[in-house]
Amino acid sequence: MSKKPFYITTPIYYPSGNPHIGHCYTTVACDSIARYRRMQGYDVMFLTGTDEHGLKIEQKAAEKGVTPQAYVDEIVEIFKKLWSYMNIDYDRYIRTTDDYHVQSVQTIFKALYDKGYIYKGEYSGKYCTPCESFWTDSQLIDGKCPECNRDVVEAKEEAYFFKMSPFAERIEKLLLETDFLQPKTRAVELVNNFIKPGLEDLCVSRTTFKWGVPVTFDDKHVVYVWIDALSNYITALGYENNAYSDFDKYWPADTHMVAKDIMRFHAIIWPAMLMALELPLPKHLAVHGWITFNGQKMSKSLGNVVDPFVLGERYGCDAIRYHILREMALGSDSSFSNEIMINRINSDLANDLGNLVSRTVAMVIKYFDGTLPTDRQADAIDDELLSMASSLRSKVDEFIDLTQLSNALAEIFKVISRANKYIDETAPWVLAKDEANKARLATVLYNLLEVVRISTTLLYPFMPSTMPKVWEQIGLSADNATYDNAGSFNVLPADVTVCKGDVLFPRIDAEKEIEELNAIISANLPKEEVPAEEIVLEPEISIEDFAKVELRVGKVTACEKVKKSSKLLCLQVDDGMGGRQIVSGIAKWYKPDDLIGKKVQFVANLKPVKLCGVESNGMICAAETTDGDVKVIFVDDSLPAGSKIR
RNA sequence: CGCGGUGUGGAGCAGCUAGGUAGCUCGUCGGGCUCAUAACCCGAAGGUCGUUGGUUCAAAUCCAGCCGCCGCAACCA
Repeated sequence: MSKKPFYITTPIYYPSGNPHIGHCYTTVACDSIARYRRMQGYDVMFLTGTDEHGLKIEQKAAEKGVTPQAYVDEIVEIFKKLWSYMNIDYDRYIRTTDDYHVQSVQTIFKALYDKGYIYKGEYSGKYCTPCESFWTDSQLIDGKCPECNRDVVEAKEEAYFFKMSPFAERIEKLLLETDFLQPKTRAVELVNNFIKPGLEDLCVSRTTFKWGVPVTFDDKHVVYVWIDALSNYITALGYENNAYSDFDKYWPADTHMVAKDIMRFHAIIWPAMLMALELPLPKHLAVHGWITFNGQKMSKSLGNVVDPFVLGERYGCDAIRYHILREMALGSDSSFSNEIMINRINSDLANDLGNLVSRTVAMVIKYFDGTLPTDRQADAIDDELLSMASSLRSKVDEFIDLTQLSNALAEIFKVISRANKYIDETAPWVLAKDEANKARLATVLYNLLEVVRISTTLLYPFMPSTMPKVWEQIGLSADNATYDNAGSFNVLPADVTVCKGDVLFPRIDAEKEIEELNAIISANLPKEEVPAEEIVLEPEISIEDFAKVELRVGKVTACEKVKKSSKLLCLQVDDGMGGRQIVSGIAKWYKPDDLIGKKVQFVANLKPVKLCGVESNGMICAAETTDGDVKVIFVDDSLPAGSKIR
């Protein structure tokens, strides 16, 4: 009987910086599922890796004065070190710089071209000359290049495009009528935003940077992210290459797990690519939310705050794994804070699980010198606990099938909690007082050991470092910590011998820890907040250049929100010349009433444009703080409207 | 009128598809126990289920309107 295959993937991460807790989140979840499936007897392929091409890597490497390859090699090592630290047991690690992958991508690109799905066209967008890069409008920051903050110009370049429209209908059905997307709530959003307005063809090559997979039949071009990165899921199995040969065995994937920010690419572009290649589609796309820190979106600077290495060192990788998985509900964001984490570790792992093991083992030692006698005496009071333990495996199975790891864990901890209650109900210390109760006492302790065995066997995929330590304590050989045994009772020998071990999950002194963690945070922050080297001044200009910009004082006479927009305010400004209308993207920071009557600086000779259908004649001057807060530059009220500023 | 989600005791959430005593975890308070990692067990307090109206014998649950928050898209001169 051959084992059933199970293929699960994380995204391939972009090594433009060190891995953070968010990367852990996805990877730990996949690892737990992979381990659970292995335990169930599946032939598992668990793939992770890194997406190493692109302009940003090229630039980062240049900054450091190393080759892109050397740059990514170094960061990839850190990723791998973290995975080993978190006890991630992946089967394969793909790097998009691997030769076999590069070769496959070239073949795929050519195949799509030959089929007519890729055609040569013209890409137009905003171009930043010094950075040699194109940006979409949405990437621009205040209309400037997000990398160097300089002006951008309209430009065009030759590029290859991938035709998406032929697949629109099938993708819509895939999203709305199948259980491909988990959770499904996001399907409507995708269809309404991207498919109904008409799927746009996708730009799949670039000529503006070199660090990528060269297009074989047109050497000016390198393959742009999509085809290169997404195809990793099949090239890693040996699709169109000789490095591996298990494509037929594992494809289509059972689960691609991704965070919501890249859901769109996996839910629309990837299926389209596969359809074009006439390959089967993956069975599930599991989308999870972001980890937020104290309610805020995780950012680079906060990434250091919750450095997984630091946390792992302090609490052990299983505690971190548990906390992440327990808090993560598929679909929605989950918050991460030191308080929540410590609380969770203390109450679930230390108080409930760790202490249960500890007290059970201690009683076997205290009352029976560590080895149970074989006489038994059952009681009706045992029934509820035993039935809960017996049905636990099938409940966990159900949640694993739904990728609901948090619920799976909750189910296991219900049983652990019930076991603690069982100790109170049976009061072994009372039984121990009378020699006549020996058989009953042994039964109670045996039941407890068995419940611990079942629970920790099922917990093993989630906390693979600590559970074997429990098994040692309860006298379970690792050979017997199997999925099969997790479904039955009386696995431990009747005369089982336990042994006292170290505390599994030490209780954390919350107050002290939080203080120390905060100290680490503040030690890390200043370094992050003074990005001195990142301040790039604009190229020098002459006084004549400056004179071209006409700044004037204006008085805001009226102001209202622009309908259809959440960011725009429409201001009526007395400019000393009869008044004008200016639209400004400051609605997030100012209410209309905050501005009416105030005097502001504005650019008076800017070319008019329409924003959300509203004409704007000029630009209000405002300054942005490092936190992204925006403050309008108000002007002294004594200055008359229309005054020229120099 | 761009699209979607969400609003439940102090905190975080479940319940809503198939209406009928409002549930879980943490926290707080009181009690119990002593095997155990100052852990465990029991009990209590605490909720107009965002708001208004409708359907119904009966609404957290169905319908309509309104308000708040979040996200996507658009947009940031």
